Amino acid sequence: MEPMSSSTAIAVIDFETTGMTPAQGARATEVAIVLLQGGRVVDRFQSLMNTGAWIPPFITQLTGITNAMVAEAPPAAEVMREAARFVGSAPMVAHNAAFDSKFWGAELAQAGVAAQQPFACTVLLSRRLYPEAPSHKLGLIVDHLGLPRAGRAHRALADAEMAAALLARMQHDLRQRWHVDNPDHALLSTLQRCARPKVPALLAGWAAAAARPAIAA
DNA sequence: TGCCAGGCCCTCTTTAGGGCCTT
Repeated sequence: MEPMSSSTAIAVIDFETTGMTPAQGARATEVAIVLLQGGRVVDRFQSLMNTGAWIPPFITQLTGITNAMVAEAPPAAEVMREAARFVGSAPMVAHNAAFDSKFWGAELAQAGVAAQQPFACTVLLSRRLYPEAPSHKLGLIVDHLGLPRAGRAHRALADAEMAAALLARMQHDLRQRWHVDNPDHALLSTLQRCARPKVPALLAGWAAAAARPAIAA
């Protein structure tokens, strides 16, 4: 597999849903995707979606998304097919990817589309890179790092924007603090699976490999 | 209108338990 450069677009996704897991019948109510390239947001996708599923009151209280809002939204299958086209082959990132990747797969399956994108998780990365942070909840780690809040929390686009800002900050810090020249998705995926005590050695090795001059053909 | 997941991580650990994170 050819290594991805840091300028390769990464799709940062966030779902609002009716519950915690598709395995229990929860469905998505809203999806937002932010394309991050070279540390900058280059495109955005956002839509409410109508799955026909009932939204419990406490979810409406949390997200502000009502049953009336999704009743007027486009069908979920239509939204997900458009979302899949928007993402293309870009690798994906989410804050607690275990959650969003399940809904990504489940809603795409409902739309008859296969989910093939690899996911990386900003929660796992945040725990590796900022172990001093008191919390790794999205809003709190954003505050801890001094990043701007983006709109109403628990709406998909605002959360995706904040997760993208967090990812961009991680890429920046990997360059500045850990001297990793190419903090691409491959490194992020490796880093999130690396035990915390081994992170400094991993990053040192990665930086050394990146600094090694390419062999001329 | 309901009714409680799952993967990861830390520690008072590994023959386990409990907290975190997402809606």
